[in-house]
Amino acid sequence: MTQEAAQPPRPAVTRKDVARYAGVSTAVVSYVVNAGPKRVAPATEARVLEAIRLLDYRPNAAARALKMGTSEMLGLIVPENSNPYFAQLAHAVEEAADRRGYVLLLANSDGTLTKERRHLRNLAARRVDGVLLASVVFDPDLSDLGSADIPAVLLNQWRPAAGISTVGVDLRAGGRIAVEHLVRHGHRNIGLVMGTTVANEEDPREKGWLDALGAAGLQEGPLLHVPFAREGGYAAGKRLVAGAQRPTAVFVSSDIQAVGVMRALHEAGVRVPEDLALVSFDGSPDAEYTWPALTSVQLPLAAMAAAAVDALVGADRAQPPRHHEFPVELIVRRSCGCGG
Amino acid sequence: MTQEAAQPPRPAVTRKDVARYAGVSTAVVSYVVNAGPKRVAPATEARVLEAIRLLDYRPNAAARALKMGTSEMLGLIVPENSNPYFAQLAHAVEEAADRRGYVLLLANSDGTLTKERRHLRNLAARRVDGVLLASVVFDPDLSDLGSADIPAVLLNQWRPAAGISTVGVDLRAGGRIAVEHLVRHGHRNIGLVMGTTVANEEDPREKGWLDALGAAGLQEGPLLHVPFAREGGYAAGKRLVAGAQRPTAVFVSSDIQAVGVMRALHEAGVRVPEDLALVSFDGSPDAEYTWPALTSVQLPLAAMAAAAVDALVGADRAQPPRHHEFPVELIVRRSCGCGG
DNA sequence: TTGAAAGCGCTAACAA
DNA sequence: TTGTTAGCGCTTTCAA
Repeated sequence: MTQEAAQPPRPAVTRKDVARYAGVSTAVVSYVVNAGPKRVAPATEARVLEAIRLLDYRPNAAARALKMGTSEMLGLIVPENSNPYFAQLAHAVEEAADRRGYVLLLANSDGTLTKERRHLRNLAARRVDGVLLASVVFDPDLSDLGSADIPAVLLNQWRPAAGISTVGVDLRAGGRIAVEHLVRHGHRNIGLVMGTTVANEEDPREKGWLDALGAAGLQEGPLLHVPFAREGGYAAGKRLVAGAQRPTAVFVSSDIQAVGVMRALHEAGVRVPEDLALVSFDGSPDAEYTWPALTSVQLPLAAMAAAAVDALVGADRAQPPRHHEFPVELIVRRSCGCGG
Repeated sequence: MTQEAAQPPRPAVTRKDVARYAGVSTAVVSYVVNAGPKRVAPATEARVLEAIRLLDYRPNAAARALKMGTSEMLGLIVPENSNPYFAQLAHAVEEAADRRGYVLLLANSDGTLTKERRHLRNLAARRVDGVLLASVVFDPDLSDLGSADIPAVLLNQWRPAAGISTVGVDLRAGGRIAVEHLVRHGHRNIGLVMGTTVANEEDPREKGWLDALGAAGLQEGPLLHVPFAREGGYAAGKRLVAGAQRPTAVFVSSDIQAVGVMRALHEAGVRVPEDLALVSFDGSPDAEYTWPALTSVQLPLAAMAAAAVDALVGADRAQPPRHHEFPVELIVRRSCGCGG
């Protein structure tokens, strides 16, 4: 506000300016900036460093990217970063990428295939060095990346996919251990609140639920399909409460949905876990702070993110694509009937 | 798994290939790709388009960035994207950026100044076209951006800052209306659970609390400073419960902390709102799904994000920096004592 | 140990 | 309406 005139946009200082100032060639500046590929005499190096400092020189990443054919950027596409699960995942990925010197381009598909494809194209055009994709479908079209020779890894996958690395957990086993725990609490009527996907593919957690039920010789409890969102869980909870033969326990396919279910239960005066026990899936921090706290199947997100990034730009890069499966762990809290 | 040999990394197709294929010059390809700056005969254009399609040509963004001196990227630095508030903010920013054709580089400072500065440097080197910063301090050092001529806007600011655009709400007014509401419910002993910042700056919400108390002729209730996190709120809640003269109402500086406070209250058997009324701040989706639902001061995040992006790359770009202040709105739910 | 120079893919001024 | 070409800032080969 004090100065009236906009300062003239002085041209950025380039490696050439530094070279001139230090009295060396531009090549030498490169050598010291990149610590190679040639050695530089200590005295010369000192001069260059000093020039860099004085001129406040900053290498132009775009020029480097053009020359090298690599951008030091990774793209991440998630359905919705404000879903706590994906928020946590994004954080883990950002951290893993950062550790390797990569920066993260974040894009939301908002659960639509259209946006997902648009972002895929966009990332391809920007020549990111790899893409991490939590797709809305099981078998996304990656041709845009392929024709640009950009490696990708599918997040949130529960089984191998052809020609591409995948990272995920054994959802079926996860569902099974959740329901087994409920069985062990003595429940005989165990329902399932399951998320829906765009392509309407089957979710292995449903199989896991069936597995545990079958093993215990139990009949199938009510099965509700609702979106992966608080609202979805809330709707499911209301239907559960209103239903004729209400189950005594329910397995919910995500923490966020469980939060919605609980709200409906609270509103209806149904006590958790006394009247209705709950186990959910994700193990997000939120689960610890609901009332009562949610028993949940936890995913090792940090490890998964690190594996995904490594598959793209780590030592594994050269390896043929493979499926990385991670173990899940049941975090026992109050909603299942355990504890005080 | 089926093919043994890695396919030879065929060189990417460039504008030159397209030109050759279409039998035109590279300039013409540019003209059609960018729809200008020169006109191209319809027939020629069709040939070029066809060539682009056939060769699956994708312009190299790095080359364009180098030539144009603009990257079509915006950087966003937040303390922690998995905090629901920042997750939502990030989503809003991504959307606003996307609408203008910009892609978003996301970075977490994890609440530390060190990381914040590192990311600032990094973004500067990458020549992003603008930076949105939710800093951990009031007066961040933006010199790295300045020397690269990169505009920035400060998110989460409650007052103008010198030489830079800021976006935020009137925190003091927000705190005031929250507490006034509690006063209207008849409370005489109203506490405050306030977040802490790195630099230990005063938070206007505290002033707002004082304002409302003063206007009602009330004494200050207990004041607790804890981190902006569930855990912080939880700790505060426990102290509140254990304290000698427990307040009958508390204003909490963020939803996430309020979630922690509620957990402590539930554990202690203190009923909300009967024994202790709560009003918090942020108006995040989480607030609607706590039990009871949180009355909260809501921020218009989408509008704020759009304003921030506009200040960077919209029509406002040329304008001198200014403070963009947005209105807050008290969303009344159950935790304050309202409703059924 | 240092330097000269080619060239990454693109844009746009200038020429035709 | 189309083509030629310089040059954005960088890396690195090759020569000195």
